[in-house]
Amino acid sequence: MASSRPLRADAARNREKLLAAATQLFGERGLDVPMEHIARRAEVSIGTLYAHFPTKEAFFGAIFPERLAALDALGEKARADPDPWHGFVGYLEGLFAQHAKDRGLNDILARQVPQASAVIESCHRGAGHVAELIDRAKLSGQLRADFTMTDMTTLTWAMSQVIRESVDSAPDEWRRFLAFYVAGLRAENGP
Amino acid sequence: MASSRPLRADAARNREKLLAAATQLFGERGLDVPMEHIARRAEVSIGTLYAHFPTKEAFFGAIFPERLAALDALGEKARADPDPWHGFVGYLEGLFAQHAKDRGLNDILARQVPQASAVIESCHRGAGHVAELIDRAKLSGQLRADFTMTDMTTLTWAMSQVIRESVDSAPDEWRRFLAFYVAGLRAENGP
DNA sequence: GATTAAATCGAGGGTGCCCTCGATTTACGG
DNA sequence: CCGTAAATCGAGGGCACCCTCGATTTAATC
Repeated sequence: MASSRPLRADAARNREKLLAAATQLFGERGLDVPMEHIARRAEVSIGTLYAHFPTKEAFFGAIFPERLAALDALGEKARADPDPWHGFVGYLEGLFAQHAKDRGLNDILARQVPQASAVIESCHRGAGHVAELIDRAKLSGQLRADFTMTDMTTLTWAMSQVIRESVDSAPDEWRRFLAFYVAGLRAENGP
Repeated sequence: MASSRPLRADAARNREKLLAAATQLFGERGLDVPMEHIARRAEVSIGTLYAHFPTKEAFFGAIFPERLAALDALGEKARADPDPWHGFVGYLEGLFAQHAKDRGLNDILARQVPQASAVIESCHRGAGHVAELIDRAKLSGQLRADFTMTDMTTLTWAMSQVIRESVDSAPDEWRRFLAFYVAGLRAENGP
C-alpha cells in the first residue's frame, strides 16, 4: 500500500521539517506541546501542519514506533547477557535512561496511550521481550518469583513520574530510586 | 486577627457550601476541577465563588492544612510504635492510603506546591515527623543507612503516580508496589 | 510559458477555562 | 418597615488551545 502518488517536492520537505520539529519539541517538552509551536518551529503555517498530520496521534504514529524499536535493540542486548539478573537490571536502566532523555517517550509510556495503533503494537512487542527477561531472571533464581509483567507496568508508571520531577534538578535521582526498588526484587526478599 | 466583621448569614452558609463542594470535587477529581464546577455543585454563582475564594490556592489553604494535620496523627502513632521499622512502614502505608482515598491530597503532594503558604507549612511539619521516623528506624539497624529524606520525597512522587493510574482499576496495586520497594530498604540490602 | 492539480497560508470559529464588574438582590440594625 | 452595606449574580472579556476552509501560491507537466 504505497502512497497513491509521490509527494510534491515542497510537501516532502515540509513533512520532514514538521517531523523534525515535533520530534525535538516532544523530546524537550513532552506530548502536550501545542500544535502551533510545532508549526512555528518547522517554519510552516498551522494549516500546512494539519494538511500533513491531521491529529496529534498522527505525529505519535510517525515518531514513536522508531523510538520504541530502539528499545528492542536494548532488549536483545539484555537477553544476550550471560547473567539473567544482570541482563534484567541492565534493561531497566537502559529503558529508563531513554525516558530521562526523551520527555515524549516518557509521556507516551506513562499515560495509557489512547490508541495510537502503531505505538500500541510496538509496546506489545517490547512487552514480549521484557516478559522473557523476567522469566529468565526468575528461572535463574535471582529475581523473586512473584514479580510479574504487571509489576513492570507499575514500575514504569512510578519511574516516569520520578524522572519527570527530578531529571532537571537532580539527574541521578531516578537511578537511586531504581536501585532501591531493584534491591527489593532479589529472590532473597521474595515469598 | 479575627475577621474584622462577622459574615452575614447567607455568606457564611455559602462559604460552607463552597468548601464542601470543593472538598468533595478535589477528592474525587483532583485539583484541576474547574472553578465553575465547584460553583455549580455548591449551587452558587461563579461570582460568589470568587467573592469568597479569589484563587484556587485560597481553596487549598482552607482545605488541606486540616487534611495534612490528619497525617500528623498518623505520624504520632507511628512514632509510638515500639518497633521502629514497623512504625516506619506503617506510616508509609497510612500515608499512601490517604493518597489513594483523596485525589486532591495526592495531587498536592505530587506537584511541587506553588506556594500555598499554609500548605507548605503543614508539609514542613509533616516532614519533620518523617525525618524522625527515618532516624529511629536507621538507629535500630533495620532501615538501610543511606536512606534519606530526599528519597522519601522521591518515593512520594512515585507512589502518587502509581496510585493515580491504578487505584480505580486495581485498588491494591499500590500496596504491592510499595511492598517491593520497602523490601529493598531493609538494612541487609544496604551499603 | 501556460495549465492545473497540489500544497500553503492564516484569519477566524469553536471550546473550555480563568477571572471581573456593574446591576441587582438580600440580610440586618434601627 | 426602611435604609444601607453586604452579598450575589451572570454576562462577558481575556487567553490558550483545537481545528477548518476559501483564497492564494507553487511545483510539476506538456
